[in-house]
Amino acid sequence: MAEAQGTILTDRQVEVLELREKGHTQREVADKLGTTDSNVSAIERAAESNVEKARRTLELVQTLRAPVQFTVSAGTSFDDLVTRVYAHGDEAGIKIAYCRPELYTHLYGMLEEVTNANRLERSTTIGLTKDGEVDVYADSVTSTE
Amino acid sequence: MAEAQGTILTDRQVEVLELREKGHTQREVADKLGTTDSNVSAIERAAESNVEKARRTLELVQTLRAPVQFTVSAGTSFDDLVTRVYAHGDEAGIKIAYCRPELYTHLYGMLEEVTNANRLERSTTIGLTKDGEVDVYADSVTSTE
DNA sequence: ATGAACTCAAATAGAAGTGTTTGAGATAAA
DNA sequence: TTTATCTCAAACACTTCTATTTGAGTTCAT
Repeated sequence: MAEAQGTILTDRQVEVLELREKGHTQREVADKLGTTDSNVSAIERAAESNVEKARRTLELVQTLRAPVQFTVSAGTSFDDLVTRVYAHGDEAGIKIAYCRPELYTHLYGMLEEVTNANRLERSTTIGLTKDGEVDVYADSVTSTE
Repeated sequence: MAEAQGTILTDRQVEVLELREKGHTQREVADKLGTTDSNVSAIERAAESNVEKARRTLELVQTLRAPVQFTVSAGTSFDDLVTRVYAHGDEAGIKIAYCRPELYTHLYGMLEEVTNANRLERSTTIGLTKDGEVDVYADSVTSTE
């Protein structure tokens, strides 16, 4: 079995996820583990909740570690976006960890879905960390919540 | 304050991380929160431990969800199947946990029912985990005529 | 050597999470 | 209809985690 130690999942939860991942039904897993399908359902739900919590935790920490945040409005071109990243970095004494073409690629990778003809279709929030990392915040990309 | 809800960090932990990120010493944070520096140290340690756990949790889940999957069509010979497992493993930087004859046996054990004259009677989906395990996905075996 | 910043371990009360049972219900296919 | 699959909620005993205190260390620059 995969190792649950060092994670927020319990052994039981990993056991269930593994078997479910292989395509077994909850009932089959329940039989294998000597319990009921509704119990397996509950364990699976707890596991998924834990995974979601882990995701949000890393998201939050990244935000906390981004001392500089700014938002660019819809319609901004990628060139302008890249320029503004450097400008905000300079202003805060942060050396951006990417040279210009790298940054262009990095941002495009994260913003592809909201980009059209080299312009942003949505206003977008950018975060800079002390060590020069550049993040796009999820709610800018996802919205719809 | 940033929102700790939905994460595995407590409000207290986020409070401490935020103030520390702004550059305050543990003593300063302690004064602000009305407690001791050693308590702040402990809270900070707990928070870091939680972040690490979150990181490992997502890592584990990614492993569970088999990072490499591919499908071979009906009529493929076992020899070709085995070759492709190694090829996909190489491509993804995964060292398959079986030497060739072992893998042959392993796959045959799982695919015996859909095999005839050393050829697959059905198209079959294979999953590779990071640690080199080779899985056959249930829906390939069970369903889809 | 003094002080500042930080770490570490043991102990404790209270809070939060765990797997489980039980029983009910939703949904869709046979 | 029945059956299979899965979900949901309340309750439970049990375990783990949390913040906190106390007291003792470490490291390091002055």
